[in-house]
Amino acid sequence: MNESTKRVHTEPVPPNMAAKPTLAEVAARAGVSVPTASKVVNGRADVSPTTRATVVEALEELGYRSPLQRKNRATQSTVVEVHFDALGSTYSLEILHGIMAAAASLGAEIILSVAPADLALAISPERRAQRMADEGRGGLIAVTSTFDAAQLSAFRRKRIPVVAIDPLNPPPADVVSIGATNWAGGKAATEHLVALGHRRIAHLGGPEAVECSQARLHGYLAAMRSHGLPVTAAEVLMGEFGQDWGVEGLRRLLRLPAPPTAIFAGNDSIALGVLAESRRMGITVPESLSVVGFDGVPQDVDSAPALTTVAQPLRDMGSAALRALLRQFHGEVLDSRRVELATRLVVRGSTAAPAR
Amino acid sequence: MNESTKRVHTEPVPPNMAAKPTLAEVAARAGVSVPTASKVVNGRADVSPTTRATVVEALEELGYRSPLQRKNRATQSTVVEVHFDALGSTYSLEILHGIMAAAASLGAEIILSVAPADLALAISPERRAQRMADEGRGGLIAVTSTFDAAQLSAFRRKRIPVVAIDPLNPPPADVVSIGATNWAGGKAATEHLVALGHRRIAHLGGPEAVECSQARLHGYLAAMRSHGLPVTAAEVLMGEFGQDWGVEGLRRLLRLPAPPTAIFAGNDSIALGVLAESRRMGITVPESLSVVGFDGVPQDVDSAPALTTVAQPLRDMGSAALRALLRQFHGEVLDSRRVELATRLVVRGSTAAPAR
DNA sequence: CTGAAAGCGCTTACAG
DNA sequence: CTGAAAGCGCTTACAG
Repeated sequence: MNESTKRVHTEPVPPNMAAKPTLAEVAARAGVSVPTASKVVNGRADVSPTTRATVVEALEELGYRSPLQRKNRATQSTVVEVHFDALGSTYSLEILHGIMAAAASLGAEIILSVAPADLALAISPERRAQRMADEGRGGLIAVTSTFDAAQLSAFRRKRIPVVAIDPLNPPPADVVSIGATNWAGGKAATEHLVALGHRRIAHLGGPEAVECSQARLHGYLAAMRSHGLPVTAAEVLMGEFGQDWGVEGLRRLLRLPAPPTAIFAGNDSIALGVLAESRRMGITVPESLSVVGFDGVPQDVDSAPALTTVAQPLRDMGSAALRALLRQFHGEVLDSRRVELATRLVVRGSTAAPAR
Repeated sequence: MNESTKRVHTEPVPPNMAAKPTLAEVAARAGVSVPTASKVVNGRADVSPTTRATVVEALEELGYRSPLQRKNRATQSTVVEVHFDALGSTYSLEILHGIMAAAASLGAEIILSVAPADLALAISPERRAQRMADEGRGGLIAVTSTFDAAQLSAFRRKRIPVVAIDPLNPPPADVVSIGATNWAGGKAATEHLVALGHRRIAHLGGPEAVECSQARLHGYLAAMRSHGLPVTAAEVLMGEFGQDWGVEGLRRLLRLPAPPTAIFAGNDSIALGVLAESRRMGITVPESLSVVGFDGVPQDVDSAPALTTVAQPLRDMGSAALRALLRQFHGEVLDSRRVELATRLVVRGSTAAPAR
């Protein structure tokens, strides 16, 4: 009698889906003993594959969390990982700014990880997802990264929310992504040049394979077409997001029989490269050549002349990403899997009417 | 008999200082029961102040960690918090780069926090230190922040290592700080201008109260004195680390009866402001005016002309800070509480011999 | 490979 | 306010 009262708590426990499933509940559901379930949770070797699979299933169905995970989740502030492929540009810094601002007001903490995607995410997405689950992370924000299906499904299985900011390739339909209105922005930039009187407008784009490049290019093409302006193949050059490509592209465009009077660059770096090379070649901007960039990074203001650009709301994009992530983390349903924030044409000194 | 074997584990436990002190050991040392010690650890109200104090003392002497803390520390990768007062400049970004690079190779994770020091650290250093201890943080790197004694002692009590990068005020002797050879750098910049033939060299410094500003100023003064060059009060202007101050300072210097032929600026932002304002005023650099900056941020290369500067090894400073922090975390003894990495004069287009 | 038994380290309810 | 007792949720050692 004394013996049995002592063990009340080891008798089969009714499944309690409500708050926090215990190992005992998982074991009951899987039809194994608590020690066996414990071994599976702790990744011990001495469990048959069949048993392990059954237990893993029960674990996932009940959404089991170890006491450590439970307590971490209860005690710790939400920790969100933010992944950059590289942190070189002020573009990244602006996004990070937005994320940090939202984090401060929402009480989240930000773990920064910086590495080429193939090192950080691709090598073993399973293990990264597992680690994040173990440590109770609130989710992952990936900035301008390349995704593959294996990575994403690993996160999905561990129920770790993922939000992509300006992903390089279109993410699967069930990943939330935040971007800007690249197509509309490209169109607005081109319309601006057309309105100034330009007819021969070239596009010096970013990488052809990257989605936002394509959208900007097609915005440009749409504007040109709607005004009945011809675009030859030589006037559209796709390359890289960098100053060197701006330098190189400008040289190529100037070799054309009828060089353009205006250039819409795929981003600000390209545009700043065009500006620098123009200065070296003695081409005055905006008198002899108008230049429009894309992004709206801080150094646009310091260039000579200051750069007309299509500004992305980079900080807002960062903030929006964090908010979307935390909503998912708290189990809310999002209105939309894809959010595009509006771009805004900022006219500065690098554009003017073409010379007569 | 049965009863007593069942309770073997509740009998007084011999103190085991070695690995992981248990609550039972803490209770024994404090001369209270385990439940009472538990209440103190969990911050319950129903403990007398006297008892609480005794238990807290035992807790700290034994270095007690809750099971959560123990497991976090064992399981989680080391998480280091990095605090910036602001993340606006590429200066910060370069340091962050260095920290991230070291973190990647040492397997640490970086939690970024960005807030003015008075909000993030000053308001309740106790609570921040407590939170960091609870969550098993490896330590704190504070970048160009202001410290006060209360903040630091809170961290010390919780045994949380702190490393300061380029602290604005001299930290207490027992805080590790990483900086650059500001005095030697200021001297080298000035020597360079003297070697080019300049005699009237002005200094447009950063905030007078900030330590690195003072060191750069005194490096400048030392170089001037060693060459027997006079320095008038009007030729040394201390202000802010920003472009606006460069603009303002240049205007003031040009109003002097005998304006300087060269300016040593307290940092690159000031120097870039001088360059921008020179352009607007039609003063050609380096023909009519030589300019030297300090820091070595990436945009120095893009200015027109490219800026001669004293480069700080910002990335190395970041890496060194993280390594020093992790060494402390692992209980190693550091060679030195203050590390100064060498600066390097980088000569570009903004300096030349004075006009004849 | 599995699980009954014992144990661990802590917390909770409650009698005093 | 304190602590003996009971309990919790898990892990460990080990018999089968």
